[in-house]
Amino acid sequence: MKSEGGAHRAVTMRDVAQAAGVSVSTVSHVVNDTGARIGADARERVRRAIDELGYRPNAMAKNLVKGSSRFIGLVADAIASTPFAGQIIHGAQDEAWQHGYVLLVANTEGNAPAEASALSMMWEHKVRGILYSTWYHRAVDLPEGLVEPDTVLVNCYSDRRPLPAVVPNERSGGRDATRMLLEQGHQRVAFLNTSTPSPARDGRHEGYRQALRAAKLPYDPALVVDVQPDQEGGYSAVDRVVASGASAVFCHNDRVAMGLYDGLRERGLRIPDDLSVVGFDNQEVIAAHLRPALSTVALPHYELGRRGVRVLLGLDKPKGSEPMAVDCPSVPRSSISRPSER
Amino acid sequence: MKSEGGAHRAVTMRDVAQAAGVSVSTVSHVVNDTGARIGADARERVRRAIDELGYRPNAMAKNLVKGSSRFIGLVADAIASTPFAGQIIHGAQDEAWQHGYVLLVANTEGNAPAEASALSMMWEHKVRGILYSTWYHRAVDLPEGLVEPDTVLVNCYSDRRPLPAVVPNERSGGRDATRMLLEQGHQRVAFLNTSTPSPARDGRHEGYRQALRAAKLPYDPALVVDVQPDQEGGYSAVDRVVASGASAVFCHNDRVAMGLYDGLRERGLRIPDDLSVVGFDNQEVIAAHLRPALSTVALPHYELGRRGVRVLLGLDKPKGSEPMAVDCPSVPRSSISRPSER
DNA sequence: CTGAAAGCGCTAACAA
DNA sequence: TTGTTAGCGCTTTCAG
Repeated sequence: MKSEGGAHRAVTMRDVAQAAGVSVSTVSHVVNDTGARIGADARERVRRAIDELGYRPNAMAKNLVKGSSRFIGLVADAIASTPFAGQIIHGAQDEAWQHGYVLLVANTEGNAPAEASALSMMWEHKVRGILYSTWYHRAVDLPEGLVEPDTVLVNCYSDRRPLPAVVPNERSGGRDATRMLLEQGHQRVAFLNTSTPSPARDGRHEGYRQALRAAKLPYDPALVVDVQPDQEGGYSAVDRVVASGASAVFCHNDRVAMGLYDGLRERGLRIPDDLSVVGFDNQEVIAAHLRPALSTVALPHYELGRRGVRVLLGLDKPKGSEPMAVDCPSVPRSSISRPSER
Repeated sequence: MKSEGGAHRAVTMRDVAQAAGVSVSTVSHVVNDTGARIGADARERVRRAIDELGYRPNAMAKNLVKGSSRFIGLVADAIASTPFAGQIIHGAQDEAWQHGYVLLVANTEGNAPAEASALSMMWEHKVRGILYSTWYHRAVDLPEGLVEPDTVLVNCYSDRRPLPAVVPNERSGGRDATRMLLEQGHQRVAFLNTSTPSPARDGRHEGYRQALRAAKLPYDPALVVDVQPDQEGGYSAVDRVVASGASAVFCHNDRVAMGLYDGLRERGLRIPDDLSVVGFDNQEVIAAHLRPALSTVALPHYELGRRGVRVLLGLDKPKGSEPMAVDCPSVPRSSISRPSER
């Protein structure tokens, strides 16, 4: 008995109430399993009517009356530009879901008007709050007037506005990457840093120095060289690396490492026997499948998304006004060995 | 004059009406720019009141009364598991946005209960329709009873239910990949197909044969070998490829090609001089940055997402009951040359 | 041109 | 234990 003619009017609570011979409030109570004591018989009739009619609650009506929705907005400057940006969504989605929230996603491709309209449309939907995220760690400036209290920055931060933020801990990442090398006994560790100014550049560099200091090793500027942060950059730095006399290299990212692999191979140098290498980012497609598999340090995108909703929901609090820094886990694989005797 | 005490009650249309000295319906008219002729003065007063008070329409109330929302649901089995899955979201998002819709995203990680609850929660939010997408092209079976009319499958299809679907055209992709090789004059083209049964396996294989046939070349079973669809698979197939006497290889995907690169290099064989190679997928991180850069055929994820919402919105129609097949564009790079004289 | 009023589907007192 | 009722914020006839 599910026909009823063509008009596709949705089944409402009233219909259910009618069919079950009770009032809407009774239906509401059994649907929401509120404390109210409803007679077993009535409850049963309602249940039956519900799936007889295929009733489905109207979330919008519910939200309207409760004054709040179960939405969390996620606006990103580039969902797709980078393979792992998706992990931010993923992490945010999982955590949100766990607390009964759904993610409303908007991709603005860095376009200001699109961004403004995305933000405002999210607020119009009475989202619980907004996660504003970027695909690489950087400073951002949000459009004035579109920032309500519940905004948290993910993978970015604002110098001008005291917005809660969660970012990767570049420093400890750089430190751990370097440490992986040092622990194997390397004394001269080169650092192929990016030439592009960024929190990643500074943080990883600082981490590198920290690790050296902790190991009581001198910081030799000749060992750190700036390159374009991609395969090309790594490839073109081979000569300098070899010339530096380093026995190990910390690359600003996995792509640089990939380029370095190619260059080294062309010179007949073997990894890790002749040179140990560690990357950064843990870009799966690259790191896990290079030969030998690349040891690296992972950018915690999933965790970034997760923590983002946690601070949004007030479950976690960044201490002070500093961004919350999420650790970058080391991912040891096969590109590191003890320095060769010489 | 924006204070008003701590109580954070949102500004409603009534507040605006009051402040402007008009009725709510008047406000509604100016806000929505409906046809109604409203006096310039009144209109002006309303405008002013609106930004004086910082009024923002409540989308939920609006949707409630209109009976429909501007949401499109996207439920995916794995937003993140693969680097390019994100492109589906991206394409869907762009197209949806263009038509005034927002994307509601849920990731189910293939978990059935999660999936069911995602679907039902989307319908509860009165989404305009749902895009159900998978990260790799395959057949799916949706939970009974959770499929309303407006569901379209993206990157997957159902054998049991006649749901509109949009999938990549594996066949034409395989054909084009092979053709890139044939056009350079290769006569013996090996095919490293995946050993895993899938539409990709069958479709690309068929495309390979079609291309051969079109070029009046014989199909030699000795030239097609099944491998594990990743680096390992490509690496381990080198001997067989070399033994087959092929001058070119079509790899089931870019990762296989990447493994092949490694193996070939170890044997001192050069690409493309000794062997031309073409991949499939156009996985940026790999294809564009291998040395030499890998010629391949792109999986049209972005387009898949885009078309998905287009058919959902009735802008495009799959013809017949077959899934709509989206072409895979060729991406020529540097891994192909004419066969060496011999 | 503008306003009054009737809901949209649901929740939450408050009665009964 | 169950029903009545008053809205949530907005749109939309229909009168004035």
